Amino acid sequence: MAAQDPPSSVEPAARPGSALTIYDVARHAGVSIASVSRVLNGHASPRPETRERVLRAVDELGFVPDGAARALSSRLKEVVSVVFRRAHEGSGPVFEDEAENLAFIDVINRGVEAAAQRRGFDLLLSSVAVDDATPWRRIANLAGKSDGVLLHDRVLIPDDIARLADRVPVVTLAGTPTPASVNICGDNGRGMRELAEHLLGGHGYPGLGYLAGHLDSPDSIDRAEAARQVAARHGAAFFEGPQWCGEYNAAGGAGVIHRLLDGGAPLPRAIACANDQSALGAIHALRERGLRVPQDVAVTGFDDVPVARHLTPSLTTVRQPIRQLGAEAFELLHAMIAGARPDGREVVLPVELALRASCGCPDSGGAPPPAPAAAAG
Amino acid sequence: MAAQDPPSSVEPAARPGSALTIYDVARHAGVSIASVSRVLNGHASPRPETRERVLRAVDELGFVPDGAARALSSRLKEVVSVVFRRAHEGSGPVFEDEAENLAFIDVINRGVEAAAQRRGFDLLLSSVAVDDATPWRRIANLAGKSDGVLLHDRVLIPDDIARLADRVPVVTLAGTPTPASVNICGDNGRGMRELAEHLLGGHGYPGLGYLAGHLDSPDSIDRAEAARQVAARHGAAFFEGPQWCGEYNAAGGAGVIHRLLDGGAPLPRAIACANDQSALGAIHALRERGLRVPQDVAVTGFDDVPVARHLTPSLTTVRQPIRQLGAEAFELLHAMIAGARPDGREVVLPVELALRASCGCPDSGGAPPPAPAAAAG
DNA sequence: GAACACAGTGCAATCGAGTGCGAACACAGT
DNA sequence: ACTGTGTTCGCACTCGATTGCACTGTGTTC
Repeated sequence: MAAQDPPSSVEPAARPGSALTIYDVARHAGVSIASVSRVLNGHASPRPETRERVLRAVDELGFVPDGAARALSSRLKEVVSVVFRRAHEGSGPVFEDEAENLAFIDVINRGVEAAAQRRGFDLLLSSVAVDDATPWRRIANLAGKSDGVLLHDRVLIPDDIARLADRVPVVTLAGTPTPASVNICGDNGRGMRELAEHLLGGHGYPGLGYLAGHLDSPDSIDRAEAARQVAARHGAAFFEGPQWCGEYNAAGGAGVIHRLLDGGAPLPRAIACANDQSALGAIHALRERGLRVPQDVAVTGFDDVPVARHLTPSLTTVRQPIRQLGAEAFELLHAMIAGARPDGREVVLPVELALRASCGCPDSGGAPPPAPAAAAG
Repeated sequence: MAAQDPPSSVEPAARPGSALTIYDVARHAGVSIASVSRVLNGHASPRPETRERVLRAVDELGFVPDGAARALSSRLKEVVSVVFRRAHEGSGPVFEDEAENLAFIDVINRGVEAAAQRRGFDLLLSSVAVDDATPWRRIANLAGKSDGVLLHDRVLIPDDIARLADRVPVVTLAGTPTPASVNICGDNGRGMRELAEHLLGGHGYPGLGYLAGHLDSPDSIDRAEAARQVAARHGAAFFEGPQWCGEYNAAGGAGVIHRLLDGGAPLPRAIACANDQSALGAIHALRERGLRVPQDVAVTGFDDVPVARHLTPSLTTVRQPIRQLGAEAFELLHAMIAGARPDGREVVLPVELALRASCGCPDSGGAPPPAPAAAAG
């Protein structure tokens, strides 16, 4: 393990304002620092008049208590960290291709943030580069800055998760449960079973392809397994494999379609994608190659990110309670921070089908799409 | 100003592991805490053998230094906070409609995060509810937990920004420059001028509508102004106003179209939307009402979020260097934290047109879209 | 009027890591 | 053996806020 810390070394900054401490406030209000502290923390004891004086002093001086000192003293930072794995960052200042499973992770994070805020906690956000094999040091550093850690999928190997969980409460999001940490995820098996059932049983398509996410993603593995089973039960052809790996993003989804078509392979009548982003890319690529969705190939997503319903065609997908997933993860972590031992190893949230146009269903809500146009001004 | 802090009150948690301090490491390694500290911070002085012993002790014990103590002592937290305004949160545990300008803010944040990481900093993320008129206390609290603050648009009124900037370095993102803080944004005027020029001059459309974001958003105001000028120069009809407010999200963009059509008003031949999300919603709504894009109405976005190129039709938009915007904002803030006085009040990043299918241009890259379909397997 | 209860307040210790200064030590040169 | 030079290491103080305990002053009771 390298000993050097990140290349940070800034001077404290000769900013006069930030030199303000609770002592200044106390002097300005003519009370002791203890009283200031008690007023600021809403204790009952200071009487109204004292409280008034302190509050006025705080206001006049523009005092902001130092979080570090507070945390050190009260042994609570009111911060949880969230770590996710990001795609390759691009070299230099140009971030050309944003090949990223953006929406899903960010919506989860927003759910976490909202829940945290209700408890007075804040979110310390950090990412790990996709090619960083030893993120341990970074994450340990984060753990030191927070009261607990939320790990997205594929951030740490199970051994390291266990090591981390030994030092600080850990909850994993859509990952693998380990003996030391709790995992929280959507009901992948059920969601994909219902979706595949709809495609093969409902629409009666003869074949199904599974356009995977990362090959080692627990979510993707579970979904593939469910699709495979349903296909087998229906005696339908099932397409999967290494060349079906779309890496959870639009470019990857498009890449799979192009590779398959370039290889001259026949496409299945229906393709279930590992998430909405890759479905979007797949649809785009299919259209580029002159295939219509859903008339020639039906395509579905997974997650139901906010824009899914506004795509053309609107995307059939499995709705995961994404924000809730984040919120529940935080609540779990918060309970652990407060000293609770978690009940089980895994929390599974229910999912539901969102049937829209891309699988061949009529578009919900609006008028039938292919009507001739009205006049435009 | 209310004195009560957020409703947090968890016990320190009787977790044996986290009781580890630098003293334990020192004892275990048979050295003083000073040596441990010096080894951990990569100072030159400890000789190899001592360094070795310390490192082994750290490893065996699984020691993770406490961030709060470190921050207190070194007067540097290595944390910057980022604050953005979120849409209404929905009541209870159901987050039904994710009506949110999600991608833009989150991509900026990722740019900030990547830049911060290179400097050994982390991101403290927090949001402010759209209906929260007095976020001052929350943000002051955040400021206390970090070395500097990055403010997204519409988080704080200018007076409060000034008050905050007096205590801690502040940079605003796509907001308004104030005497006390620096603002960083894309070149809205130029981007929209070029786009409008392309629509009115290039395509020769007779009229242009501007589907706005928030009415008080500086970005949206600048873009509207630019579009208005170009329309005037071309003698083209220009459509805008309160009923054209799409609030930067898909549902809002769709709402505008439905409202206009329901009101029986004629639509302009081209609609420039304040951002990609609202363009997406507008396109969806137009199709629902039987209008084709771009044949009946041309629609454009702004930002060029990652999925814009994969939409159907692919979205003509103005490419902002979104991640770079975040990265530059961080670098600016970092310099201020290190004590630098900023040069100017505003940093403007260049933008460029991304011409795709939704404005009537041929789709770049792929085959011409309306080719008849090939066979499917 | 003395004894007591109790709320309000302040003193000083504490949290965990960083660091200036001087002690201790090693080694070379005389 | 003694001094001079250079390096390594540790004591003790520091950062800013919280909080247990002791103290003061006021109100109550017999």
